[in-house]
Amino acid sequence: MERRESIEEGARSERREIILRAAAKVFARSGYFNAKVSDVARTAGIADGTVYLYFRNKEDLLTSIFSWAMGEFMSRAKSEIPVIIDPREKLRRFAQLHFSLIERERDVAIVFQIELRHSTKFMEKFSTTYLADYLQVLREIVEAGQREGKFRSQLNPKLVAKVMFGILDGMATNWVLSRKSNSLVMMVDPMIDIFLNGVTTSNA
Amino acid sequence: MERRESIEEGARSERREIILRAAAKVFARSGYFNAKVSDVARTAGIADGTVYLYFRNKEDLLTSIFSWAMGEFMSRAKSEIPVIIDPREKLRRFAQLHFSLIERERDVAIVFQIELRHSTKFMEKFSTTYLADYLQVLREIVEAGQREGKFRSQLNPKLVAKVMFGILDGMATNWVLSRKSNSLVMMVDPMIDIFLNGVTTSNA
Amino acid sequence: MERRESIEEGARSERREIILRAAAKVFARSGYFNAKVSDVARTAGIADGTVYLYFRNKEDLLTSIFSWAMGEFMSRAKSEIPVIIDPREKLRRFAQLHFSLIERERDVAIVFQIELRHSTKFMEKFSTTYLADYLQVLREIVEAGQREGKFRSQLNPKLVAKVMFGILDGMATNWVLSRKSNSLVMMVDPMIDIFLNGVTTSNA
Amino acid sequence: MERRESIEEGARSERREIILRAAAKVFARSGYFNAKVSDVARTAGIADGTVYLYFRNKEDLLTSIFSWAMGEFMSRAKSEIPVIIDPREKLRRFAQLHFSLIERERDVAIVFQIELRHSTKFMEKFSTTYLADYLQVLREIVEAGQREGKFRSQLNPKLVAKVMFGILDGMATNWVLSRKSNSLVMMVDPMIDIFLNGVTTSNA
DNA sequence: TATGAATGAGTTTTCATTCAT
DNA sequence: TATGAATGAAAACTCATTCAT
Repeated sequence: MERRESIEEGARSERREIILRAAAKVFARSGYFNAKVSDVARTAGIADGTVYLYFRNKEDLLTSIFSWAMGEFMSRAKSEIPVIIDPREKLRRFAQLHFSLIERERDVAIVFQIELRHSTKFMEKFSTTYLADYLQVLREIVEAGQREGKFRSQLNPKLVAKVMFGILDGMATNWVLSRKSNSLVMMVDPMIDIFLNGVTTSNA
Repeated sequence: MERRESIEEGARSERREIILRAAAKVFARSGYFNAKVSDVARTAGIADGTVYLYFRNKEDLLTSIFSWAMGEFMSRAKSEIPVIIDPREKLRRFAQLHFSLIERERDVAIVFQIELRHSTKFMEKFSTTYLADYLQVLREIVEAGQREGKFRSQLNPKLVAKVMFGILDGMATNWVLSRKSNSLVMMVDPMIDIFLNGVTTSNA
Repeated sequence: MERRESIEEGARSERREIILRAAAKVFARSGYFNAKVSDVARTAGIADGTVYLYFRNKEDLLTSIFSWAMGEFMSRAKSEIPVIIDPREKLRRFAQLHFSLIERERDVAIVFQIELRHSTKFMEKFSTTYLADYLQVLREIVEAGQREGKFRSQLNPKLVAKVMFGILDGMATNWVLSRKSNSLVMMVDPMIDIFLNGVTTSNA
Repeated sequence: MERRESIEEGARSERREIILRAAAKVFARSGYFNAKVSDVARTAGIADGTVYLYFRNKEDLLTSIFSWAMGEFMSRAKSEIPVIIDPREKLRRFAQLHFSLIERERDVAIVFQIELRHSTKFMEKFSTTYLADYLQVLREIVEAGQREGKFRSQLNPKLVAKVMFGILDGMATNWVLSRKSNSLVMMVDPMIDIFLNGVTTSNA
């Protein structure tokens, strides 16, 4: 009985993900407000009503896409970053994880970078929960770097984290909006170079 | 006759701006898609139909807010930046102008940072027109700095411009979303410090 | 004073007719319900509000076009028909007058044949007033013909009048709707031939 | 499975017809442009939105009423007329079919005779498709009659067909507009008498 | 669980008409 | 008389959501 339930759970979870991917695709193409739930259903190959067996309503689809992607990213970050010792390499790896997720899941990325920003309500919630978590990881990297004497101690770690997020998020948005698919991951090294060393010449 | 016309033109332009500010306020509060045109009209103190004497439709309101703000910013940037000689100070001034506009026109800023991003169509147009113009200004600053030996010559100026925009735009978005109104302009100096000098210690 | 008034009356009446012709043109092109009063005003070369100095409202424009054209036709019919002696020629002349008016004023004819039919209310009023008048003229021709032994006495004159109107009106509608401008007046003679002599061969 | 589908198809088609009849009733009473879709829905006993599951839009309702009635008439005409031998009786039967349909479906007839005429666009399409079909049937009757020596050979069959249509259509319009319900079918014989024999006495 | 027909609330937009100038 | 900016009522249509099967 337990096994059977777990199988059913697996099937349920699988169909949930199918719907979620369909929603990401549809939202990415048409924009959240112009997208129709029936488009999502058709794309997922199910009936309209079935969507509501897995999600509360249309908005739940949107936020679930977000939680799903954010969860994926944060769990990878939290397992991979601590293994690395050099804080400069931690930053580089963090950026690589961020960009490679964006690049791999373009539909999700469009929703993430564009559609999710529509709602002040959502963004306010986001910035106090998920984003706080994201910034915390960065902040700890910076603080560790400062303790080790690798990063300038007079810098505000919180601010550095925000700047880093701003850069990554901004570049992701630009990549999503430009049709030419220059690899995003390839831009990590030059970007990290600026972030680590600044734009000025000698620093003497 | 000429004078009379100019007065009428002035009145027309004035009312247009009243409607635009009302739209910014309403869109900022409710989000573009949830906002009703009649809310905009009521906020502007006019009848619903009057909105359509000044704007083609609801979307025209949205994009007009954008053109208006962007025009204001770019004209200030293009008149003030060339006066400054040191490229590092040019960058600082650019950031100050960006942030002070955001701070002064919070409603417009919310529309700008959040609502306008909803439409892939719009964003694609934006990134090939206005944004290109914006990035061009930054790029020229960087190139000038490189010619003068102030900025590292091996950096890709286009990339540096994108990174700078990413930082400014990202910080603006964060400020807009956080209700606590820490001054945004006050963050210019520490941010520019990182951008100019990097986060690493000696750079030796 | 009297003369001056009469001149002003003339100017007033003239402008009324300009507006009426503009309305006929616009209604003919777009259909009454899709036509805008401001289109009529622009076509007449006046301001929107001015229309309302000459006509009660939009519907008044429509019915005035009708009265104008119908009045023109009926006055010609009533002055020309009595002069003719042979009732068969009276019928022919009647048809010629009807068709030549249609042909000369195509815009008015379109309104007359198509747009005016939209309103049951109007058509009911029409069929008990103007149409009754029109049918009366025909009926008197038929009755005269019967008295003179030219038309079969067993025919119901009222019915004959209706049939005649049906033919004229139907052919007018068809002409208006077919773009090829075969002359409508040219069809009078063959049509009258059928009406007078029937379609069957010998009548023996 | 096949049976079940056919039942569902039947239900669908049945509901379509209910809506169509409701639309005819409402359009007949208020006129197409003044009629509200919600009136049609209420008359049909369904929700407003349901109308749009069966018809593209309001205009689709109008033209569908037409196709429905015209199809009904033409199929009866094409099956019944060929059976009759005497061309004079063919004409009489054709007129009877036309008038009895009008009389039986008064709402549809009003839409047909009045409302459908509003749109030049529609009427132009009508006169080149359905009407052409209708006239063709009449024309063939006349040509057959001429070959058999029953109808005068010098008459233009196309013109005779148009005249016949003009009479039938005109009388139908008049009947629809006059509230007194003198039977329309009863007028067939005297009308056909005129059409066959003309109004003049001897034809000698 | 899955379906999809039915619902009906909700909003943009148009345009006839008014009225201060 | 003439103007034309402003009004605001009114309706077609969409689509998220429900629920009987």
